[in-house]
Amino acid sequence: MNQNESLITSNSFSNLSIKRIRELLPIARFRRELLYLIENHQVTVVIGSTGCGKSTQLTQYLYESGWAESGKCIACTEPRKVVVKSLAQRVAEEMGCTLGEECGYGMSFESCTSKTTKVKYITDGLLLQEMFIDPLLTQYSVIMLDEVHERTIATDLLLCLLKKILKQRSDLRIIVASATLDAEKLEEYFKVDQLSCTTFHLESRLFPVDVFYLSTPTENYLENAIEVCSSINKTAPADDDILVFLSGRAEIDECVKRLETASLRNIGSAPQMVALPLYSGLTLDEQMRVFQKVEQGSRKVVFATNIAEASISVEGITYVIDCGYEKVRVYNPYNRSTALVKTSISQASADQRAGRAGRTKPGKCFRLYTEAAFSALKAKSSPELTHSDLIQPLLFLKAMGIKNIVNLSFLDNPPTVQFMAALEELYFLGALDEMGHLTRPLGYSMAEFPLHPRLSKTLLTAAKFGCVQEVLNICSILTITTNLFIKRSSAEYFNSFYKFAVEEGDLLTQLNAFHAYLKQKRESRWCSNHCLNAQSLLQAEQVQQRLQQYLRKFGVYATSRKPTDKTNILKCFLASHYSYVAKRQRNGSYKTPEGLNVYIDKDSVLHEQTPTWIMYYEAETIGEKTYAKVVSVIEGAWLRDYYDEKKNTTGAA
DNA sequence: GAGCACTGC
Repeated sequence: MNQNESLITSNSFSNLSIKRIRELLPIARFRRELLYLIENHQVTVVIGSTGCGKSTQLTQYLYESGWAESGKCIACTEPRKVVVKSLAQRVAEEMGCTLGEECGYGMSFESCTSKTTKVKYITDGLLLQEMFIDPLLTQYSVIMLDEVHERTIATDLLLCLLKKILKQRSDLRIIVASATLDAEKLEEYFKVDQLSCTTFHLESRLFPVDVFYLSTPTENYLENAIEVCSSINKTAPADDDILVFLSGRAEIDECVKRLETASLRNIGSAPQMVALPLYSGLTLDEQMRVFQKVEQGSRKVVFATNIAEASISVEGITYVIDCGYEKVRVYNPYNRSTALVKTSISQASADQRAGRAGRTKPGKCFRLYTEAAFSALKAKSSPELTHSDLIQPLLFLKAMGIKNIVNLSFLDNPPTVQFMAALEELYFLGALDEMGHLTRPLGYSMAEFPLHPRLSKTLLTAAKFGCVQEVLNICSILTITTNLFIKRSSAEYFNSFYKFAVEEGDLLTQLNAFHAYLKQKRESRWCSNHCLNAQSLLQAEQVQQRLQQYLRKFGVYATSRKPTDKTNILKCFLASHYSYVAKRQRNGSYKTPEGLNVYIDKDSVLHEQTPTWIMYYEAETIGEKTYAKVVSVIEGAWLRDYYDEKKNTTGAA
């Protein structure tokens, strides 16, 4: 895995000094001008594509010209951890310091900073979290938001809150760095609030990429993809690798198979093609295969999802083939379900994909759609905030003292119905009162937990039910995954699954597996033998330790009654998942209070059971049907008890 | 009664 600008490694320029390499970057010529603009404007928008040096150089320019004096620090945010770490390593090297001294980084579970740190790379999410301790972010003199075009929820929230902070801190400078984004929109966003803002365009140092389109639309782009691969293979030198963007796992597996067949037929006449899949569902080791060298005279063909668009950059790609589609997770606020929807990509995204071909020399991009179809694509992808569950972002904003959320200005405002759904649920959870004000201490504590508010509420009520340790463990699991088991063959899966299965359902089954893992002291062979995902289990354990620290901070101690009553654990979850219940219908489906029909997910221990009432953690729509995941059996009587209690407490108000 | 984009606190 490699990051954009760490592409310039000291190895490839070993005969040049670091100082000289820095001077050769396109951004170097504009050093004085950029510093002048930043000095004289509160916000500077810097537009420049991958490789222009903005992420590694701007921070150093600021440091060298004294912005980190008087105890302040220069921050640069990134949406992903790998990038935070590799940038910090690179810059520490350029600055000639040990990582963690003058240049350091911060991310969850792994921070590397000290009192002397002046340049700090940090995940956008962690910078938000720092606002609980220091709401005005006073330790920073300059904050650079990088990769703003990706429009992650955290970056959008930072834009929103930094605008407020700037009004109180005239000494603070913001740099908004983006590859593609209309600068006018950003300038307007800040200028509406009377903040001084300017834009600077940087040239890129990428190589040109020729783009080709289909002359007529295709019925089956998988077929086209294989054809294009074969025709490239006939003419191009064997070490020109191919990267194919597809929408998902099924398409990728299909193409890998087809290319292997096609390549076998080719023997003797053209280079052997080695098909490699790349998507996040693969284990880390499987993903790493795309970085291995293939045999001399063979050609690498990587079939990838969006993961190759920003997260993982495969080096040595000369040809990109782009199907024009991606899968997006879309939240439905009307019934609180999510769906994975296959949609056309944006023009910005198509260009980003094409750019993957021009990293080391001129490249070519074959788009498996017509030029007219490209023109019809929307210019930008829709920001994450506009199609996501807003419960957590909204609670965070409330905790930051934003009273009237609806009047808040985002770069793109989410639909009102999403706000209403989130407000309603936060009220139900007790994080907000009737007036929509944050409750204290409950609402504030819930916000501070690095968990979905539904889980933080469950955890904060667990003491009442005498099951803190169990709920803590379940929340840790759910933060990482909805299923700790790996599906190899279904026989193996179910064999292992049923060793841990309990009749109460998936929450307690997953908990059983986690407890067994903790007893085994992280034995990875044991995990594998039991079809358990070792990676997820380890991450869940880390989360558990972190959550434990938060609990201590709030004075909740992880004690449990012994033996713990399973019923209490489920009742504790029910108290915060009241809208996530469903009753069995005659046709075998289940109906939620909101009228949504759900079916029990195939991965569930309850898949072939028929309890009258179920509670679930999330609902996922696939095609025409919606499936309840992480399902537990509950009793109708619990719901009545719960409803009566709720009526007594809120009815008095 | 089916199929699983990608991050992050």
